[in-house]
Amino acid sequence: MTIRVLIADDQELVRTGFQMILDAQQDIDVVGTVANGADAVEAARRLRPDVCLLDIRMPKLDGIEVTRILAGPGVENPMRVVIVTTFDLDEYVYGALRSGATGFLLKDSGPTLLIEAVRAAAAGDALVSPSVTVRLLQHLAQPAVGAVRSLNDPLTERELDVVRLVARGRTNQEVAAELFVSLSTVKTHLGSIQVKLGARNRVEIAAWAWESGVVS
Amino acid sequence: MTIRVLIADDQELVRTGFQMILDAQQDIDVVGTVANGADAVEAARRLRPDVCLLDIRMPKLDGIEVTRILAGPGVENPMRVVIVTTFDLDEYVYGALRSGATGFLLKDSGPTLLIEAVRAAAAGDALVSPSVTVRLLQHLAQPAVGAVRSLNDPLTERELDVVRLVARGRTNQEVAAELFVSLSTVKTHLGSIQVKLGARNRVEIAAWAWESGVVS
DNA sequence: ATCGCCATCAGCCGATCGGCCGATCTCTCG
DNA sequence: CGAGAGATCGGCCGATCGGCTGATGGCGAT
Repeated sequence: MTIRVLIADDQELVRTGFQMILDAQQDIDVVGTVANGADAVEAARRLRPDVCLLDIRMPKLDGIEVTRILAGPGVENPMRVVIVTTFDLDEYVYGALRSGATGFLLKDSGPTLLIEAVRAAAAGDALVSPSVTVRLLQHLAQPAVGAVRSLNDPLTERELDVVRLVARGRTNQEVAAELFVSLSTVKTHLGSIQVKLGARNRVEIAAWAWESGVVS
Repeated sequence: MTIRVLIADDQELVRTGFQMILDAQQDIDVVGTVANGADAVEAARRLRPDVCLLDIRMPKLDGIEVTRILAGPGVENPMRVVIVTTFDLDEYVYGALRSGATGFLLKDSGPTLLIEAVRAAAAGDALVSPSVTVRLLQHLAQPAVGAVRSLNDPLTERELDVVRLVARGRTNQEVAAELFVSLSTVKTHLGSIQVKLGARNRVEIAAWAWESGVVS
């Protein structure tokens, strides 16, 4: 049972390179190559490959749009999509994975990982480039405790109480009421928090709280 | 520059198997093998390998404990740790990654991924078994697209631009500047956003954005 | 071509926030 | 005991935000 693969990339060199790498595997068969997003959608629907390799940067439709169309939420018979890109910007990663991609590869990953990513996708699994994974894990892995301690001037327990409420959208009045203190106290705490975090306003405090996992 | 690896596993067959696979690579050198967690800690400190391959199930100290000791938060000179296990239970994964592991492999992953995981770890990256990754991504993937559409009155593209900037702590002035519109326009958008989301202030907008994955 | 949606802009005003000064009380640590 | 840190409170004031009302132009659908 060979894995049928569609390659979509606007650079000819990349297309042929990938094709040579993949066709050299006995269990993988490249059934089509296209150079833009619109063709990718059409070819994917016609050829029904097991795995689609999509570049992010493509004319007409970018890889993320194509992913949404072929594998996004609400699509019946979603296809397996592996995103391949030169850029590892975070928004690409999240956008791709949220759109339904089951793989995310940087072009500098080497042929081995390309092959493994295709096999994983065909099996319904997902392989993500190690250099990207390490950042994904940081978001997921070491919440709260680490973030609070990593400040050169850590927040006190009471300040954390304030942070958590602010991050959920409470006004100073509401925070005061919920913590049974006066408005002044809340403002004092907020002042210290801003200094410690280097935040310019309460929304930056909230953003820090969400990013660091202090709230979730 | 060869990658120096320490293998810790209580099963002799696994140890020798891994050793054969890794030693066959020119760039990888197995510098030690141990059969329990306590020895792993000792050997890691003495040999200072570039990468430690740790089984989860080991006598004395399990792999996660060892990871915490060698690479956990607050450890200076943390080591690179790849967890290897037969079981892919979620608690193991989260426990391992939270403890500082930079890789998570199932024993059925095949030699290729083992080698790539070691190389990735040595480079400071992280490789996670595809079958595990796919579940990690499901935690990450769902929201966003869904969240925006699940509103009975969805946000427009422009409103999303505003949301994203607000969620990162920008003031209205700054949002206006970054989007090349006037302050009035930003305020108008914010008004509509608040109505649509049922938010009472900008921090609740930000909280929604973080929760739903519109920003991350 | 008229209607509705979207994006754009303006001004006004009260509420909230952010920055600044100050203060008292408690607790811990040396 | 004295020093320092943390939590508590008050007042003042300018900046920002939130709510309102209203207006213009583009663009697609009926």
